[in-house]
Parts: sequence; C-alpha cells; structure tokens
Amino acid sequence: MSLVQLESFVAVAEEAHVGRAARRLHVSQPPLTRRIRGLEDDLGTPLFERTPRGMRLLPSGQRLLPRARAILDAIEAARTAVHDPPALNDDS
Amino acid sequence: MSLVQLESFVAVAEEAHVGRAARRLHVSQPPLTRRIRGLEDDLGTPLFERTPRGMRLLPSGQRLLPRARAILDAIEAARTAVHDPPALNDDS
DNA sequence: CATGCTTACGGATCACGTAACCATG
DNA sequence: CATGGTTACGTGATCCGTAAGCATG
Repeated sequence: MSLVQLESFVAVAEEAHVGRAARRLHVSQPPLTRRIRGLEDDLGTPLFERTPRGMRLLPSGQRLLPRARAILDAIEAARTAVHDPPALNDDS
Repeated sequence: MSLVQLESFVAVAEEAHVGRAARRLHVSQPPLTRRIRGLEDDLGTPLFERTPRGMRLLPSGQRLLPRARAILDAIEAARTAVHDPPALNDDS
C-alpha cells in the first residue's frame, strides 16, 4: 500500500470514473488503472465493481474510503506540524 | 513523503542508530540513510542531528514521531477494516 | 460503434546492495 | 583505529505514456 495508491483510490471513488480521475490527477488512464489494481492486489480484495459506465464502490471500498481520506489528511497535518512549532503558552 | 520513509523514520528514531534500524528493517544502511535524507528533503527540514554515536531527534523530528506512528497505525487499521465487515448489530 | 477500462511494450527513473570514503573520540 | 553515517556506482525493479485490445449497450 502506498500513499499514491490511496490518493488514486479516493479520486476514482469520488469520480466513479477512471478517466475523469486521471484528468484530475494529471495522469493518463493506464497508470491509474494499474494503481487501483495494485491496491486491490495488495489488500487481497477488489474495491470496485467495473461497470460499462464506470467504477462503482464495493462494500470493501466503502469501508476504505473514509479511512483513506483520514490518512491523507493526517499526512498533510504531519507535514505542517513539522514546520510549525506549537505556540508558546503565555504561562510558560 | 512515502510510507516507507515514515516507517524508516520511526525505526531510526526509536533506535537512534541507522545500523540497528537497518537490521530491524532487513535492509542495508545506505538505503536507510537515503530514505531519511529523502524525507528531510521532502519536508524541507532536517529531522535528526548526526552525532558520532548515532542519530538524535531534533525538535522537528520529535513533532513528527507521534504523527508518523499514528499514520502507520491507521494504515494497518485500514487494511484490517477492508476485510472485516462491521459486526451486525442485534437490533438491526 | 461509442465509451471506458485494460494490456502490451519500450524507455526513463528509482532504489537496492557492495564497496569505498569520511568524520569523530 | 574502531565506530557509524554517507557517497559512488552498476544493476534490477518500478512506473509512466502511447498504442492497441476488448467488452458492453
């Protein structure tokens, strides 16, 4: 599992469409297909149902989605925290 | 920033020693040195002080450590959640 | 036959391990 | 001079984009 895979998963889940997610991520479709497949392989379970209209989240994917978002948010928060020393307490 | 970098960071922080962390991660020292350096470059700030005895966390690294652990834990939790459907509620 | 996901494939980039290097006490 | 982190370097793995393939309504 990688952060790139999680980011790709969230984009595809939100767009329900590999093509649109690819444009949003500024990447072509094939890498995105492979990232999703790689994540599914890593987890050992499919996350989407492939329909002729696009991608539909399976229950496994629905369970993953909020956690994936939280992890990506935590990454951003960590990035910020490294740079921002906590404000000094007036009492100290 | 990658999960491999975060995992490497936690190991080096806990061991305060690249060599020991490398053995723990079943990797040789140079890749680990490079991972830490890559993380520092990505964040734009050093995380460790290099001493002749080993590695010592800087304040920036001290702020990162608990967040890195939380993120890695969240990854494991997500991995589990994908496979484990929530227990059915008796009331439902 | 239009749409949309996937596979093939060639090329670039990344990441490893061995070996050599450098700094400190 | 022992210890421990880093740099050099060659090789194998990974990942991308273009192009071709395939399935569905």
